[in-house]
Amino acid sequence: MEISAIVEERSKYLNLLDLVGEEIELKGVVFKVRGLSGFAFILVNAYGTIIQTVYTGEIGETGVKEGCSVVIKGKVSEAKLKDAFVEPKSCEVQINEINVVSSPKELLPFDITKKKLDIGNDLKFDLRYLSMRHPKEKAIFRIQSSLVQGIRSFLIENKFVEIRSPKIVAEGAEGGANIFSMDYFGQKAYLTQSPQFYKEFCVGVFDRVFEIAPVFRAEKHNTNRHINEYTSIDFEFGQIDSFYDILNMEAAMLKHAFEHLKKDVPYELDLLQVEVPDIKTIPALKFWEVKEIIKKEYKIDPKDSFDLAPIEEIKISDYVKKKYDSEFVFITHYPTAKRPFYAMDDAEDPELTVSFDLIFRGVEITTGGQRIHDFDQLVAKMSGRGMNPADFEFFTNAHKYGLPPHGGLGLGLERLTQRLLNVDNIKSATMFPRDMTRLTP
RNA sequence: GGGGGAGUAGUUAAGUUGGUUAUAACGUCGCCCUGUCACGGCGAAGGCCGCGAGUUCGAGUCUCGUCUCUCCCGCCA
Repeated sequence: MEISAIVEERSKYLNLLDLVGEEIELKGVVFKVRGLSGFAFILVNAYGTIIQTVYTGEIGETGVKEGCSVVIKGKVSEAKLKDAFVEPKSCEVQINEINVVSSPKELLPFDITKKKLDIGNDLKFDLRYLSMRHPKEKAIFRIQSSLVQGIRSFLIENKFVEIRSPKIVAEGAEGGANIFSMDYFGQKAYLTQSPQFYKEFCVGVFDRVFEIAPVFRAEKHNTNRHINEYTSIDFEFGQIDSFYDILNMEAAMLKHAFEHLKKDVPYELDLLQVEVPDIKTIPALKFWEVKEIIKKEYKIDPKDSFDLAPIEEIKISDYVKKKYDSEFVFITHYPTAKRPFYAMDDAEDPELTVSFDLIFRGVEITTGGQRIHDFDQLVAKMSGRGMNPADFEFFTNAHKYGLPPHGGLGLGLERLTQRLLNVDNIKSATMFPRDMTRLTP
């Protein structure tokens, strides 16, 4: 066979619906065997879905059991199936021949064929590569993949260039104690907290850039919305007229991604009963306005006057849902005290920055804003904070030699997935989560 | 960094004021069932009750220590 022919052969993806009445060969893994008298239903994981096949004869004699890889020859026939995990439901395969090509030494320690995967988180993550075989677990990551694809295609269509910045760095973008340090051939190095500096460098090159990559936070947190390594969806673009350009870009990106999801993974969305938000406009409220609303409407006295507590994020989400019928809300003009040095101050009030968070269903999923592009302004702000600009020369040089007015954001992929799918813990929206105690698998 | 909850068959859980043989469901194994779809029916196997010490005639149960998990708060995406 010619190489090109092999490539074509391997890339063929079977669509059963088009093959009713035809003889086919099916390669897959046995998901579930339901034996009856004289015949059996064998559900087979193949072509990214679970297909029902019917074996006539004594199934015990074939050696077929759950977890076996099998090659089936049979005829596609019409059927009316009700199994939630089986797709398509309108046809099945009548087996003429079944051969076992690989068979597991032991059965799984838990049942992945039940409607609910009924195991604790510890076991779920210890044997993540097995627990993910459950159709509902699998659906989470099928959807996440599609979500990333939707976001990436939007950005590419809008002329953003995908970049790859280093994850081993000499300085953190955000400073503080929440950075992992490591020895780098005798030098002190860190795992990146954010690709911020690199995005800004590249704005000076490509004007519009994005990156979808891991970032690391050494915070010793133990909550349902924190992990120590997560995927940051970052974009940054230049020639902005105002920081509202950034909000609009994100809203358009999410709208595009959600529409992509609905087309791409309807079965998975249905299986997990996901309500995909219909984004029209996302309301934007100023930070101090939000504080006022929460105080007035919900009688909660703010503890921290420069940031929103999680309870306040939940309450403002609730307010916006009722008043504007939106599951998202932008909160803008955060106090300068709570934002990093590269954040642009508000021209009308230097106590505030032209920055924002995006809250989705009660959880902060994005932080972004306009950045300082002027060298003198940047150096002055750094000095004002007791930082030594000389330590950040590798960064400030980009500004010295000129950058356009620009801004961007970082979006937590796992948090977006968690809120979209209404999953209780962020770890459940992470394939191989890293928390304070987990380093494997 | 602070606070709560929990560790009992392969898995998920129940287990009363300490008391004789530690329950159930699912899974597994055996037998039965020709259209299941969370298939069904009958039967069986399966336990150092997280680990270590203590109190007691007697501990899954009470006490202390220890390890692990889980949730909440702070911080953040």
